[in-house]
Amino acid sequence: MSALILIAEDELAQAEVLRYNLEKSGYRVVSAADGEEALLLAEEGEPSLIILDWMMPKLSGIEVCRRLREKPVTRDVPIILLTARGEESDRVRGLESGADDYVVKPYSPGEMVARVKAVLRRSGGGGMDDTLRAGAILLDSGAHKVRVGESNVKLGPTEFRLLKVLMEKPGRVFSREQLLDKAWGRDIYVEERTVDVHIRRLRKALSDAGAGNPIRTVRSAGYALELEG
Amino acid sequence: MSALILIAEDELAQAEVLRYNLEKSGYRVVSAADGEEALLLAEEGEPSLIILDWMMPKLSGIEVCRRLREKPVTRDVPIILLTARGEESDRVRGLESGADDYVVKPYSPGEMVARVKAVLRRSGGGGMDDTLRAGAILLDSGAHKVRVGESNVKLGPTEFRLLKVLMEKPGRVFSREQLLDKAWGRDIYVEERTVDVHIRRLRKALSDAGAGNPIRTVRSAGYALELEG
DNA sequence: TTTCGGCGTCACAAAACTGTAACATAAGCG
DNA sequence: CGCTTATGTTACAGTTTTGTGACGCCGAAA
Repeated sequence: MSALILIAEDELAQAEVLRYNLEKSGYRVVSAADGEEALLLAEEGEPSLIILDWMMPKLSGIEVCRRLREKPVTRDVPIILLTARGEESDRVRGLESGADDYVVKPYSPGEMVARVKAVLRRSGGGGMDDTLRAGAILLDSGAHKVRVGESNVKLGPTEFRLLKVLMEKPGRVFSREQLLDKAWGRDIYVEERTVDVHIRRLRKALSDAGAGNPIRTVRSAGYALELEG
Repeated sequence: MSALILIAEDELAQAEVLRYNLEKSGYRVVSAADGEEALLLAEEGEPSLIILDWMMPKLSGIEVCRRLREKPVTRDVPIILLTARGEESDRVRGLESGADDYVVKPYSPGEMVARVKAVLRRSGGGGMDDTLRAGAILLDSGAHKVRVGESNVKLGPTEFRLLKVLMEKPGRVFSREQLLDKAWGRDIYVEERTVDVHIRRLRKALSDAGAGNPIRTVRSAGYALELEG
């Protein structure tokens, strides 16, 4: 969904403030309390960005930074170094050890979020991933593609939107009116029965692709995507 | 050979100090004395990085920054904003206007060189080897060349930018509007259908060169480069 | 100045998609 | 069961969207 950000900061209060502000801006956050944990989480979680405190137990931020740059897996992950010192020699040392940016405490949340955005934008989008899943069905909004297992499903625009609506709340029953509203548009006039026809086309396409019939009819109520598995 | 850096700074003394230090570090430097000249040189010289003073005659640094971000040619060039102000609101404004980094005067030459290095490194090695690949297609931004297997593909400037946009996010569907925005420019007016024609020309060129037809049409949505496997 | 390559627009052709009606089935319900 | 209502299916004709070739314009190069 959104970019994952690793915070490595030993002062819990600081870490929580950061987490709060970043999550408010729509990022996912994991945090580490010392250098070793940071290295571990960086390799396992594959974050889109790492915020590193300079002073940390076990491994200093700058040392973590250096090691992250050594491993191929983490080499390209942007790093923001975070420190209480303001000495220029430190700033230079930080940037030369491979950090992408350098923020001096105290900083405001607004500035940090702006820096995060700027760095992420540079590194290429920050991991947008708008793909929905329900059972064996994968719907990729960005690519406008639907897959069932290995095979692609060929859908018209309306069927695509319809399936997307259903997949956003799997299991929930949508009335024809609701479906028209969400998949066609608010102030457009079409017969309610038209929904039936598109449901039929959608069912056929999914069935042809190997998914069974994941769309349940609820008599006198509407349709729902069966949430299986 | 080495990266070209554009310095936009109206105070000549400052500009010369910068130039001296950057050239000592092996970069090539051109400088502009005001905002308009900066825009001009940025478009013509295609620098690898731009250092922009906030306060400049004719066009402010932040305005130049905004305009640079509008044109496809200069959109991806990293920008370091340079200013005497230290207010946080300014820093945020600078970063959000599309700058990649923000340096407050007075700064030391050492710090500036470190920042330049950091920004260049994350923008992909100073514009040396930013070559995109998708399937059998190779696009070399630096050389403005596209290859398919062994044969070169002959493309007009517009088709080149179009392909580049598509290759930056393979598989993703771009609407005609987005394509116009990214390959033509933000505030330019052309018919949306013009995109179709250029897609056609691009398809023909790629096809002639031996790539099949890697561009997928997504009805009522746009086009996408097929990420083949 | 002429030439030439590239670009944007148009008009028409070709596909793809859509909504609706009509008929066929299936599900409640006394 | 027979009747009523809701849903499944199919065919089709109209619309919308996209493909394509041609044309004129314009600026750069010759």
